[in-house]
Amino acid sequence: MPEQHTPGTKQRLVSAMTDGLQRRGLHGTGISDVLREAGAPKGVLYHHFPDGKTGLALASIDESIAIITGWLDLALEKYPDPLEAIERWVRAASRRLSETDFEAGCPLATIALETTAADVEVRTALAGAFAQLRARMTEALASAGTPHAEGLAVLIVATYEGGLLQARVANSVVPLQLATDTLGALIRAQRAVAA
Amino acid sequence: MPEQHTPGTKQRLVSAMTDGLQRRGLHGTGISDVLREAGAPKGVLYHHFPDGKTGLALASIDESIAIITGWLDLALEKYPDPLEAIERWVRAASRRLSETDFEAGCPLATIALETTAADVEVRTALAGAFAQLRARMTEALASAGTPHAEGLAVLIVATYEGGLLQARVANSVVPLQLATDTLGALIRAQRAVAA
DNA sequence: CAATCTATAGACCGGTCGGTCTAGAACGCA
DNA sequence: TGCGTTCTAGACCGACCGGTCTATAGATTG
Repeated sequence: MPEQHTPGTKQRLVSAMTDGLQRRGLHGTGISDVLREAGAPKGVLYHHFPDGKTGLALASIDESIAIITGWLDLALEKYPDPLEAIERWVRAASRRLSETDFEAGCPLATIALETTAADVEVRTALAGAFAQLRARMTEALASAGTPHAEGLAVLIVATYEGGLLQARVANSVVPLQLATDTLGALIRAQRAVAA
Repeated sequence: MPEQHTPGTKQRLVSAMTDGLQRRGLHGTGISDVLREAGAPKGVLYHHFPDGKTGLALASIDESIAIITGWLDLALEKYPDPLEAIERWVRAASRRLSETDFEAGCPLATIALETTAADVEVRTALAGAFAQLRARMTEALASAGTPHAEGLAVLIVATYEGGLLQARVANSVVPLQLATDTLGALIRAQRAVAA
């Protein structure tokens, strides 16, 4: 059975790459940066990831989407109202951003904007990631009886990413918070009417 | 009077840089790429932009924000309902994205995610750009009597950027369209209640 | 205790990066 | 016509990029 029990180094490489993706993006993050942060020599990278930087980036994307949806699932379990759960989930991201001096946004967003359709593998992974995130939200909203669940899911993800972006350049969580609060109010208002 | 009548080369450099920013981002766009696309030799760049790549990027950001707000202003003049004007403006961006094989999104978004707080000049320019865009929308919405105009402006810009991002990786305008339509419906519903 | 496989280690390579420098063409104005 | 300025042109540079290669340490198993 090839590769199974890898405790340290490989994971450290992935984490360092994710950190780089969040802060400077794929092209802005050099292999040597990652290696230095992970405290590992060159050879290790190409041992664990024969496809080099791309392979590492793909692993980082996979891990990121698992973590992000994991957090969302956790919130959805904890709060019966999916809208409240999602709001808590966004608020946690907002906290993470401000705690890192407005550097650590969404690792998927940056790489999404840096790649072209020619980067097939990366694009496919990202498309799957966002689709999965939206599907999870749609399901939660729909099962709570919210109408237009699919539209709301896309809108919420957009608000999340677009809000993070604005918060980042403004060096303030206010834009993200304001966008989320406004959207929440709109959805609740409509819910009240429908009831 | 220093530099006034520059018809060709300088503008071509800026346009080529903007194109690169949209497709591959700041770090993903090499100086030589820009030069090749603009059909200009090295020396020209450093003659017009002594600060090199950064100077060119700043000029590109300035031009981009002028174009983007220009289009918005045009739509706001044409359509009396600011909400409709903004929707048309988003739809135009959506068209541009699909016409370029889902490569040409917002040139400001990518660079926003690639830079850190340490890139003071770029960040300041971007912060100003987004603030200006929001201000213009807030003003239009408020003067039409829409409540929570400021919150809506942040939300709309977030939907725009987040929708573009999702559309890009999905190779389809559907996410952007769906997000915009859903948001439009929510705002109109609230408007109907308030009336 | 060899043999083997996995993982660590870093010297090394060609290519490209952003940036500098010198030379000359084109144009303005006396 | 001569002179200065603006702009074009591209050779050139050191630094760094992602990636390859060989050597070896550590663990596993006969």
